[in-house]
Amino acid sequence: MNAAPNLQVQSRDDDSAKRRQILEGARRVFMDLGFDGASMGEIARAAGVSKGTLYVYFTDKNALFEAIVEKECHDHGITALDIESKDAGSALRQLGQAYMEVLCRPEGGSAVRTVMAIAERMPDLGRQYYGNVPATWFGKLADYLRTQVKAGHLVIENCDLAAAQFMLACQATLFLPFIFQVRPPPSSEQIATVVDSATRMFLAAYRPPGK
Amino acid sequence: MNAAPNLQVQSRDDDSAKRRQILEGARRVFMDLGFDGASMGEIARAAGVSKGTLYVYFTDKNALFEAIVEKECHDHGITALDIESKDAGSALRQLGQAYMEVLCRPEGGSAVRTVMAIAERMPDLGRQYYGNVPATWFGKLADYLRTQVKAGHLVIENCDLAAAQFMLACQATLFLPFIFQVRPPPSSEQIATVVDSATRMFLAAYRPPGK
Amino acid sequence: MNAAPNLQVQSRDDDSAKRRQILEGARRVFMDLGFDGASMGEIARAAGVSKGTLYVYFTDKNALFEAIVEKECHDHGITALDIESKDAGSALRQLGQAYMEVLCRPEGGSAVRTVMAIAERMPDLGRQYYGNVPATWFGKLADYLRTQVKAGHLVIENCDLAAAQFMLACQATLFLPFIFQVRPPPSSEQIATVVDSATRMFLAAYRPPGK
Amino acid sequence: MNAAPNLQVQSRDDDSAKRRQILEGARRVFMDLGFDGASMGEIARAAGVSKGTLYVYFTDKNALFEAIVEKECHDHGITALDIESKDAGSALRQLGQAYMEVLCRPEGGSAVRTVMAIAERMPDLGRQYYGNVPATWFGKLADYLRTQVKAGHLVIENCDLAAAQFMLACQATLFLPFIFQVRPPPSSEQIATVVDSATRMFLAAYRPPGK
DNA sequence: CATGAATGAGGATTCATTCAT
DNA sequence: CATGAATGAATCCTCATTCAT
Repeated sequence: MNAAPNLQVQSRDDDSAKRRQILEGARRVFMDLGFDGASMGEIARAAGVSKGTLYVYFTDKNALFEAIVEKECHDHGITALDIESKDAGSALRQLGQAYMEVLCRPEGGSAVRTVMAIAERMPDLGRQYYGNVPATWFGKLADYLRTQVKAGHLVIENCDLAAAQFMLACQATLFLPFIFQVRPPPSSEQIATVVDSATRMFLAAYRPPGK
Repeated sequence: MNAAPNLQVQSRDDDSAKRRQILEGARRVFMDLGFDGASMGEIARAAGVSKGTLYVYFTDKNALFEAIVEKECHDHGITALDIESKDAGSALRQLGQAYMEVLCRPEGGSAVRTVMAIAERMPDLGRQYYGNVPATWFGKLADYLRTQVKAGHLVIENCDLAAAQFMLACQATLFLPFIFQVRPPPSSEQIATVVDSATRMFLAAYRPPGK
Repeated sequence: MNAAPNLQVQSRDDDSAKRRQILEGARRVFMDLGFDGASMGEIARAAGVSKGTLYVYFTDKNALFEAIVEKECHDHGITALDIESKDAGSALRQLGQAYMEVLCRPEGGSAVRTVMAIAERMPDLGRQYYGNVPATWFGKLADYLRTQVKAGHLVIENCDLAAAQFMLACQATLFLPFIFQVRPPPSSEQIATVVDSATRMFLAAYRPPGK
Repeated sequence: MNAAPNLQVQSRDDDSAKRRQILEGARRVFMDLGFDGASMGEIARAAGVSKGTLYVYFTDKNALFEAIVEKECHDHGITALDIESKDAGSALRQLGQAYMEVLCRPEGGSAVRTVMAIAERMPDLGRQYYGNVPATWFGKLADYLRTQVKAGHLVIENCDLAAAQFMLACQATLFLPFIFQVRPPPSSEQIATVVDSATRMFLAAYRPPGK
């Protein structure tokens, strides 16, 4: 996807190998331990660089954390999904599955948890994450629902509300046990089952009587 | 539980008073700042006792935190709600409203956030909270749904799943903006609106055809 | 002199034994090594306390340094000297001697040097020291000179200027070699000789012709 | 001076150019911030070279600082002043003025302050500066005074002492307020006034009675 | 039991110095 | 020769914990 030519030099500003290496190491540590629990020493070790090097690329712990969150925002934002042309059942299933896969991504630590945890002390980060992750998914679905309503395939008063209802219903029995460490991250199959149930409930509720 | 006579004078009541005082102060600080962000000094100040006294009642910071979480588990666990005899609409509305009021309780800090944040490092606490708070609410609803299904008022395959769907649908547009500091805690009226919508969706989906 | 009753408790605010102990140790280190050269660890060792204890009594390194300078200001400010009733020769000799003894006090490090060194970065401290130490000595002499002029014993246009001229002439060959580590602190006898010469020069210049 | 063509081969001249460039940048930083306060990074930036280059020309921070002080010693040493043939009044005024201009040179930072500050930890530097700066000025005046005494124009017992008295009297109300950041560097006019007063005092004291 | 002074290990950050390019 | 990325020791400061009173 990234078709950037990337000729020229690779300045340290944005894209050096070392910078990525640090971000990768830091992500793991921050997501596992939280902002306060993560120490710069641990991060340096995880990234395979010296403590001093961290400060060559990021002015301080906050800046490094912000960079991580920004990256997560980008990575977890809505992916290019072509649902517009699909029927409601397929569209809902596809969106729900994709969203849940992102939320429960098992690759070490959870961004939702980490950002949620710090949101009281760093409200800007909380807002940024919310705006870039849940809001984009919910918004995409709301838009889709509006076209379906216009086309007469669904009957919904408040599409934003309905979109949120569906997305949250997709979490059902999976997300909380995962986030509270009661169960390991759900498999794609488990997600599929729960998403399917949410889809059926949603359509049963919002499909026009005759259909 | 602890029926030990606790010789000497210093009856348990005296202990308990101070203990409660500490717990109260510590709760605020922990919920506002998180486990790592809270310092024992701050807690002592908030509780109005000396730092040393903290260690008379709790062996260390972890133990104090655990006691707080335990208390929150108890306080936020399901309250005595008599829904068994009610019709589905009333029961769902009442449960949904009560659950959301607990989740979004504005009185300083959020327990969900705080426990979720630490769950990776203290899985036992995460499990305990999950088991005592969401699981009891979801379970209560699941039980109710089962009776309704038996009575023929509802048609549901998996009542545990359906219960979770409903409870999460009640969060819809309210919980995430609150927890990510995008919006202040929702009012009871806002909650009522969203819960009402979830209730109607749920019943539309799970009520038997003829009804 | 300090007639304060000092009953009551000795709060940590101003006068505890530990605070004095820290100030004493810190004075040596700061005066020997300068503000930047002195480390809190070294200070703690010199004071015989732990690093943490330093921060119980002083909020940070700056505050500790300021306290030291303040103390030096007080200790080096003009001492109670009764010169008003004396003839010019005695008065000048006594003041000059006392001032030089303060400036060249050999007890480890020099406050003048240390404060002068930091004055560019902490102008307030520089001003405070100047106002409390040299300015008070110079001012005391200027006042005395004015009474002598009024009494007709001296003829001076600008007494502030003349006072400074005398005080600095007293340094002559002693202060710079001392401060630049060319020679050890001068003895009282050496000071007396140089002060005597300054006195004779001063009087030869400012005594009215006939006398 | 440097008329070398500066082609290719990197002759010493090229080195010297860069070396001078470094010294110039380092001087400003050292004099503004002091030895400890100055960082090699800041110096590199001020000199417009890379940090690594610093170490090509100077083995370490100490060596660079020593080179700076040496240069200051040279620059602030007595300038070629032809006072031998002049009358005492002119000679004193000219010397006093020139010395004070050097001491209070406002072009960023003060060498006296910086060297004085470090003299306890680097006594050699202190001695070097003292020997090259104040001592040369004082010495030059002492020599001059001796010729005047021989010629019968002045009556002075100890010419070294008298020279120091005069030079310090020239500082009077100007130097300390400047060095302690109480007042900005004095203007040439202010210096002239104070030097004039010192000259008159000095001559009034040391001119033979009849004259 | 209650206190708060004292501790020292640990964390974030800076900076002189090195070295591969 | 010139560079600047990388290092790790050292610094300031915080905080959980202990202990004498």
